[in-house]
Amino acid sequence: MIGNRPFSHALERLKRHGLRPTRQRLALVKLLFDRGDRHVTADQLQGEAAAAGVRVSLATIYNTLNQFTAAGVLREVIVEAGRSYFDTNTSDHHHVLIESTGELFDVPADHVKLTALPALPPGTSLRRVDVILRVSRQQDNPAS
Amino acid sequence: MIGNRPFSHALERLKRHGLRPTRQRLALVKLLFDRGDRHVTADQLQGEAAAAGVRVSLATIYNTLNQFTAAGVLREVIVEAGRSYFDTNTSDHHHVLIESTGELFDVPADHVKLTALPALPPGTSLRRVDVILRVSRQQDNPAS
DNA sequence: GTGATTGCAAATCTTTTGCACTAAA
DNA sequence: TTTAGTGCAAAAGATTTGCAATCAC
Repeated sequence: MIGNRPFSHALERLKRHGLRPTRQRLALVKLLFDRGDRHVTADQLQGEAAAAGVRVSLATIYNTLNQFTAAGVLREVIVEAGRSYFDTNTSDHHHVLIESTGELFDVPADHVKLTALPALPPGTSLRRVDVILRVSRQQDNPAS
Repeated sequence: MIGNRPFSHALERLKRHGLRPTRQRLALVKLLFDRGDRHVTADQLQGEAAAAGVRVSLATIYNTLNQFTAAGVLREVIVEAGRSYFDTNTSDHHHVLIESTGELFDVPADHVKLTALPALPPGTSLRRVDVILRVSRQQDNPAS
């Protein structure tokens, strides 16, 4: 029952958000969501589309990623200076970043216990708490 | 006794890190460190330099910010997609980001209690834990 | 002097945008 | 048809780099 219905799955996901199921969007949705939780950059996603034989322009990739992020279907993760990651896991969770490679891993929310938070600036409300564990491969030289 | 020795302060800080005290670097160090903890972008810092009557090219601003970050005198804070902040506070602490304005505030390390952390990926060691509280001004409309 | 530092302009990289063309409803 | 979506190429921003001129030692 579960799995093996990639087409209807992708189609439903688009319709649910009022997006026309075009050839490009269907392909991107499949690439994004048929493989479990992932973190992709626009560039990576275009590479995967090309590898899958789907021609999609970078502009459309960006448009789609932004539309999905606005709709709450993707989540943008900002951990590196010049580049945005898009996370297919939109539930409450955190991240481990391997600094030398840029690899990102999810950390389930309940694996991090935040038992105290500071007072917020007056007139503001909390939207989200991001915890990022920056790690290096053990043999890495910080100065290299 | 404290304060009012901006020149020697800046000079010492440069010498300590083996950087020649050029006119530009002395001016930037003063702008950065004579005013308590701050978060600046390269662009902002150039604006301040200009306002102070010091002509420094953007390339030199970037070079200096990067040299200082490498030396551990500044810390790079990555919380927004296209832009890097440089933090004069290099001690263990976290941040509040007001999403609508890009304003950053320090959160002392002891105002956040992390009582549990996940297992790290095999072969990695923890470099730093960043906690970012993303807040909005209360009247902000998330969809606007 | 000699090597480090600077500034400019050009280059790079990621992301966005304008607009004519195409496809979905 | 009518409107949304796509792709291209150009534009926009932030940051880096090559190289000749300048400065610190």
